[in-house]
Amino acid sequence: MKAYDHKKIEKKWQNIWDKKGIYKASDSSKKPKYYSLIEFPYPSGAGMHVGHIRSNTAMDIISRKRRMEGYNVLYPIGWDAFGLPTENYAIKTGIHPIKVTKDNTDTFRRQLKALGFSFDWSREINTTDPKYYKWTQWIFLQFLKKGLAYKAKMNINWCPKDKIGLANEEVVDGCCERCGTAVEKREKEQWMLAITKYADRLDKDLDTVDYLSKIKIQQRNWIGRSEGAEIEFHLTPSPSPLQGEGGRRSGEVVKVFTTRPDTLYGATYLVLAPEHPSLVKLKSKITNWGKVTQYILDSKAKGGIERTKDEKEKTGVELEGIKAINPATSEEISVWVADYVLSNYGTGAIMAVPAHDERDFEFAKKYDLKIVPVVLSGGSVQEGWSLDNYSNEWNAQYSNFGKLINSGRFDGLESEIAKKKIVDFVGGKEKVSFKLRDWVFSRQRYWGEPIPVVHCGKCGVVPVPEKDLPVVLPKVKNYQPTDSGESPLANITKWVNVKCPKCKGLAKRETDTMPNWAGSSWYYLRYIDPKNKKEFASQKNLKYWLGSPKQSGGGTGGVDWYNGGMEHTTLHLLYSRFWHKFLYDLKLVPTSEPYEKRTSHGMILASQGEKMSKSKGNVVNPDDIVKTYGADTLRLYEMFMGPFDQSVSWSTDSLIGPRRFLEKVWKIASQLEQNSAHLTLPGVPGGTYATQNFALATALLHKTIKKVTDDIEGMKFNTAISTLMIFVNEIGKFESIQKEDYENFLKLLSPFAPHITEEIWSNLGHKNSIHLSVWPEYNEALIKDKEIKIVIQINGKVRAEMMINGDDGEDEVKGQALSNEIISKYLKDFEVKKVIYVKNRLLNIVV
RNA sequence: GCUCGGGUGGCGGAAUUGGUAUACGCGUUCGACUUAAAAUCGAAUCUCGUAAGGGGUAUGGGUUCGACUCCCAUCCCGAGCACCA
Repeated sequence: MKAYDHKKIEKKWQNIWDKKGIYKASDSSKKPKYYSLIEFPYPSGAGMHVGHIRSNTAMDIISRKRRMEGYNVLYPIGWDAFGLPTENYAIKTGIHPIKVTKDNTDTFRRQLKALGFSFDWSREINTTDPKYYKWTQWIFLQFLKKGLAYKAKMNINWCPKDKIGLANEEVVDGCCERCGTAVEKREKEQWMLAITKYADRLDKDLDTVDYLSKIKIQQRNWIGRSEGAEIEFHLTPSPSPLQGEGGRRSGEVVKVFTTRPDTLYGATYLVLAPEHPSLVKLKSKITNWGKVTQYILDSKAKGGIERTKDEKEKTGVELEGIKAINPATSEEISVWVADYVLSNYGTGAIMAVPAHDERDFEFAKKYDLKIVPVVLSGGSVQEGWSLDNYSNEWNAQYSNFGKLINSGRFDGLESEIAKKKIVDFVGGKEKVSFKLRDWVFSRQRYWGEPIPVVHCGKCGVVPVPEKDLPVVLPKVKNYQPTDSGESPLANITKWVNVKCPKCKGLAKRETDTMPNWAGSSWYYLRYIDPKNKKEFASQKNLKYWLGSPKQSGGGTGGVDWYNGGMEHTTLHLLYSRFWHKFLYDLKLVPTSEPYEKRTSHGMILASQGEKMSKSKGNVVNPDDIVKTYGADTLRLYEMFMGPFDQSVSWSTDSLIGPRRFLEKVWKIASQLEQNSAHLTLPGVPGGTYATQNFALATALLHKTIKKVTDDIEGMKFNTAISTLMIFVNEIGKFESIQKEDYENFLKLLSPFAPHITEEIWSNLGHKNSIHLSVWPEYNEALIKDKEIKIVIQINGKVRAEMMINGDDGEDEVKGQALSNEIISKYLKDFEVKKVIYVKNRLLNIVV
């Protein structure tokens, strides 16, 4: 018997698959299409992480199964290669990012091929290829044309170490996501993308897609849609000159956004954010302006980091000389500036209802402000007041929704109903607010797509004509961003100075580049038609691969199944949905959503449960594992190690289990080759015993088919593999199996371990690849057991087991149980009160 | 603080979704083969108990004939968000 030599087998088949192109997707096929997608990797210098293999293998299994089920499968691969690490490496070493990227992608490609993924390599893409980013720039120009790309002077998050502006989404705990340096505020002109224009649809359309619920929830929280109302509060100088209603007003109006207009009668003061524009306008009327400006300066200096610190006590200053009028009660209330109110959410001003908002409550407590409860969630008013006014219990009593009190004509109404009525009463406007902010799209960096516009003294911002795309990154000597905050491109005068496309006068190129999220926002579309020179992808191919909503049976259409990391939920996943919707509105893509189904994998941690990192020296190199155990073993192990969506710790010791399993599979197959129709393992000479066991093996096979088929769909790869292991263990006991049954077993194993199964398949005399064979179906009749073991319990405790026939009715089983020797012994001294029978499972006798 | 996960042998984990808790794998122990070792094969492996039997899925309570699973409270771990009005 030949030994199982993974090195030889894996190399051999990888070459044959490559040569025959069996994983190439066809753009014109009569088969139904299936588009499965993984997040294309960032080719880091460290080479592939074992975590990549987990996600890639999962989708490889799905893709291989779909092919065997008769689909025309697209499972593509490419490189998301723009970005900071490569640029930082270039700064350090002086090696050009193009060269670094080429070296890194070469490593990744070799590693991916060594694992036998069924990618269609003919569609490989690279975001740093001018032929690719031509279309990234083109899409940007469409945003510009529609007014969704705009330049704004704004306070941006500035990382003093990386010298780069960061999107809100890239700031973690007030620090730069990449280097951990505390982020500063800095005013800068930035290109922005108006993702907030799509906020409502990005939220609502989550209902139409099949995403894991935790992914939907995270996106929803990020978009942060809340329904409420905008209500105007008139300000008045105080004391008010008694000139009637109109005379009381100072003319200044503050708009407030609230999600709880029903609590308006409880609004006992008003708070403005330190950045609120009304403050400056009111300067002359505020009698303690010195104190107020000091407070504003202090809170601005603190920046976003300290202001959002958890433990921080709330602070604020009353605007003396100013009062506001509560439009519901017409009472004068005080006005404060406090940094617990944020300028960039809602209107930058709130009506404070201390009885029903914890933050307002805390603030009111500190500055001794009036607290008026206006909603009663349960119990009576007396009960509520009997609690300590200044305890949290008191607050909780009144925080919920319920019937209104102390609210004039609205007393007794349910808060939900009162909302609208009170808004109408004070002439407010129903409004929806979002947490989501526009996307800062500029980077003052070299290694990104140049933003394709020209600045002309006469014509202003002029887009580069589409025929002149791509605007190619010029060669520079120094990749370091300039201290002024400009991109290194600003130093290349030859490149910067151009003729204005409109007036032909002197003009300058934009030197900012795009963030690395740009290229990844649409890459799944390029796979569909990667070599197209006229469009980012042809309409014909887009229609075929994304399908129309109707075509895919009620779903949204789009990529059929996309797996990726949870960490990309609020950045990449949301951004690409935004781009896709924009392209949909331009009628350039056929579906309103890019991905029909999205799942996520858990992280692979080092053995101690910590993250794998170079600095900790606990990184596992896949090359070593492939060398000693083989790609099939590694694939199998990564799928077996734990539930797919949860994080798991790496254990090199445990790799031996899957390897032993494959050895057993190999051994059985080697014996099978000697006999054309069936296998008899040593020790049993055949005859009737063997024949009987053939039937046992067949029955087990069909159960295995069902379980493995179902488990793959549910991404329960770990239990699918354990089922396959059980099959092999049992076959060892039966000691005989028909060739056909073993072949079907191999098919079930083939998506997990494509090399060894292909080798055995070919040794068994098959000319065509196992990966192009037909996925086995199970026979319902064979799955049904003729004899079933059931458990007999007395008062819920297991006392005996017995065999019954599969078709036995309840009465038969009962009778059989009561006459059971052990049971009758137990029942001698007791009276049977009740008997519960769970079909084919157990019988519980209550005494 | 809020939201979402999770807590099961020495370890990774299973449990048909309310029906025999610990499948499968790792490790460990014993045995077979071997001059020996490795590999392989066989047996054992939650816990107390000689046994009959008892206890046991983070903790305390509840619902149920029956709870890892459902409900209430508490503790711990992980992820995300965070003064979002």
